[in-house]
Amino acid sequence: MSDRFATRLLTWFDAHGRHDLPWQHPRTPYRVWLSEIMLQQTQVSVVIPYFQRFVAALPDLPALAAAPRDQVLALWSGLGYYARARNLHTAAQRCVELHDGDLPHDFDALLALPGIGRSTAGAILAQAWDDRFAILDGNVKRLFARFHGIEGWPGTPIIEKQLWELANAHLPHSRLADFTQAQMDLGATLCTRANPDCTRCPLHEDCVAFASDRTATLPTRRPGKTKPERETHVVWMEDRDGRILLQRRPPTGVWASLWALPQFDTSADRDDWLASQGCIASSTELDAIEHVFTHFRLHIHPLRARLSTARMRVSDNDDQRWATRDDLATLGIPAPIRRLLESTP
DNA sequence: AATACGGGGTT
DNA sequence: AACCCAGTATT
Repeated sequence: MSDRFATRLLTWFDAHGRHDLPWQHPRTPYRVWLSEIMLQQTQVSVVIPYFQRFVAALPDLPALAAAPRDQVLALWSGLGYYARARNLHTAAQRCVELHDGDLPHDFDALLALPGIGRSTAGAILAQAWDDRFAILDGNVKRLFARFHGIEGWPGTPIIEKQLWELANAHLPHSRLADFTQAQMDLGATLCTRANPDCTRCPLHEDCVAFASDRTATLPTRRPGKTKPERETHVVWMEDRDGRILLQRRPPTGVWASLWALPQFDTSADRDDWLASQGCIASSTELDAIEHVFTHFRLHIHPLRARLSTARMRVSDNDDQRWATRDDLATLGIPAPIRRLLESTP
C-alpha cells in the first residue's frame, strides 16, 4: 500500500532534495555512521567541514579504531558534545574486535554500540542498506507534529512515543534511504522551524497544521527555564619561551578529557595554586569570557601569568603539558579556551 | 522522568 | 536573547 505522505515526499525529493552532501558520495556505512554522529544536535553547514577533515585523516573504520584518542578529539574540537567522539572511537574499536572491522548490519548490534541510539541506528540502516527503519530527529518530529497536528512538547515521552508511531506508520516499502533523506531535506528547506514555505510543500494539502493555521505554534515549544550562572577561574601560564601550560580535563563532566587551562572554582584557589608554582614574573587579569551551555551560563575569568623561568617543576605527562602555539591546532581544546588562546597576542 | 552534554546558526 | 539543531547516556 502506498502512503500519500511517502509518495508525494519522494516525488518532491527527486526534484528538490539534497543529493550532493559529502557523506552521500561515496555512501559507505562508515561515512553514513560518522555523518549521523556528527549531525546529532548539529547543523549540516557546521558539520560539512568537520566531516571532510575527519574522513581525510581517518578514511575508514579500522583507521579510526587504530587512531590515538587525542587525534579523534582534536578532529572533533569545536563541534561540541565530545562524548560523541569518545563513543565513536570506542565503537570503532569494538567493531574491529566483534564485527571484523565493519559496522554491523543489524539493528540490535548497532544499538549496542556506544553513541548509537534508536534514531541513529535506524538512520544508518536506512541510509547505508535501504533497510526499513524509521528515524525520529528534530526534522521528523516537526514534520509529523505539523502534519498530524500533535500538540505538546516532543521532549516528553508521551509525545515522543506518538511521533515514533507516526514515523513508523508512514514508512514506505522501498526507497528507504531516499525517504529518510527526504524527510530531513523537507524539514531543513521547507518545513522549517520559523516561516515554513507551505505553498511549495508537497504535503500541505493533507497537513493539519496548515489547514488549521497552526504552523507557527507546532511543534509545541519547550517550556522555558532560566539558566543558572556559574563562575570559573583559569590561568593562562606561559614560560619564557611562550609555551602554554595545559591540563587535561577529568574523564567525566563538561569538556571531558579535553585539554584546557588550569581551572579553579574561586580566585583564592587559583592564587594558592599560583603561589605553589614558583616564580611568576607578572600576572594580568583579562576580560571575562561568557560561554553559554544548554543548562547554565559560565563566566570564565582568565588570569595571564608569565614565568620568569624557562619551565616549571612539572614535566609533560598524560594529564599536563607545555604546548607551543603550533601545538594547539593538534589538540582537543574547548572552543572558548581555544578562542582565548588564539585571539589574544 | 529529568538532566547532562557544546557550539553555532537563526530569528 | 531566545530558541533550535540529523540525540544519546546517565541518573
